Amino acid sequence: MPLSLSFQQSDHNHEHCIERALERAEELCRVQRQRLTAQRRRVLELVWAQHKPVGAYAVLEELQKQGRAAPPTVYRALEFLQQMGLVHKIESLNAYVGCAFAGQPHDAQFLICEQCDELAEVEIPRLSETLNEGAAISGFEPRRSTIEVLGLCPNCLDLRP
Amino acid sequence: MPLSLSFQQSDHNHEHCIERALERAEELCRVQRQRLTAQRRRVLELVWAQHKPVGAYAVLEELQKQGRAAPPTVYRALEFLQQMGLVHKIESLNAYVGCAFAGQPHDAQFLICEQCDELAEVEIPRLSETLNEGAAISGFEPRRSTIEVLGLCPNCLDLRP
DNA sequence: TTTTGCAATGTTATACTATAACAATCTGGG
DNA sequence: CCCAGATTGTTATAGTATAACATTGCAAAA
Repeated sequence: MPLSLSFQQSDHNHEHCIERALERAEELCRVQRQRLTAQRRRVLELVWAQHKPVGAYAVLEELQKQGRAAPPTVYRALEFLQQMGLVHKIESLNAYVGCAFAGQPHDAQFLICEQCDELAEVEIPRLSETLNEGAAISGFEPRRSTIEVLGLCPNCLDLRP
Repeated sequence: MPLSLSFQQSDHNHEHCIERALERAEELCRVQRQRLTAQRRRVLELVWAQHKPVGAYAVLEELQKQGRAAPPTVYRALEFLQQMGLVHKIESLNAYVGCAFAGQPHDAQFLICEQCDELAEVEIPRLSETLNEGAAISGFEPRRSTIEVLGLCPNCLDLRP
């Protein structure tokens, strides 16, 4: 079960959501003999603070509230977390989000609301297959794909004029 | 017929390719009563110079070989060209490419070779439909999507060890 | 337990990408 | 011709990311 099932309801307990993400991260790093240091854990926590993409410099500002920190600190942590599959970069926003499917191999697919900035990581049925088959027609061998859909989320559609 | 049909063969006449893109641009701007000024035309030409994404500052350097130019000059031209649907931004590379389907409404889809940097704008059968239907399942209303696939192009696959 | 070597972090500087703000100039329609 | 809006010039600065090298921490080998 993914950590985030599409867009969240107002009754969504996000504290619990963050906790689960951190626990899962601990587990994954332990299994893969990688070190989820305090610094990395803190950055992951900050990225998970909202179901919205977070800029690296926003993370940095938070870190700086508890002591000194410089950009490389954040970018290194983010790089590690991306390599571990715990965080994704949203290319169209230059921002980062916690991965909803950590530990499960998958192609990242995002729905991003341009009204409220909320983001949902999804797995659209047959999308990866369609994409891979289509690429193969061109004789192309896909390795990594960026799929980011901008639009309006159900919550914002409901509130519309 | 698209200006670029998947990946190019070595016998591909790129001069001709650029010319067609410029002619099409002239036509589109004329019909839509927009001004394809010398500056904008030159930027479009530079973006089309290769079937690879080009950085804004690379374009700037070329412009500077023929007189002064500053970043806003390039970014304004690129913004205009994007709005006219003549150029796409490749989000995962912070770079720009000429649109292969100028004048035809479409969702942008790119195959990008990580070996040779060549890029093909494609229209993968049923991909947009699958994506839109999938988003609808989440109650999401898509407006614009970013689809960029990184991998190996047929040319580079042939040359592999 | 001490050593040791690599992993992680700190620190400073800088590269790269993009836009704000305002002045000057150009262009097409009245 | 004249004007209003569009385009371009110019300077400065915001925002994103990495290079390079010093220092510290940690865990396995001796």
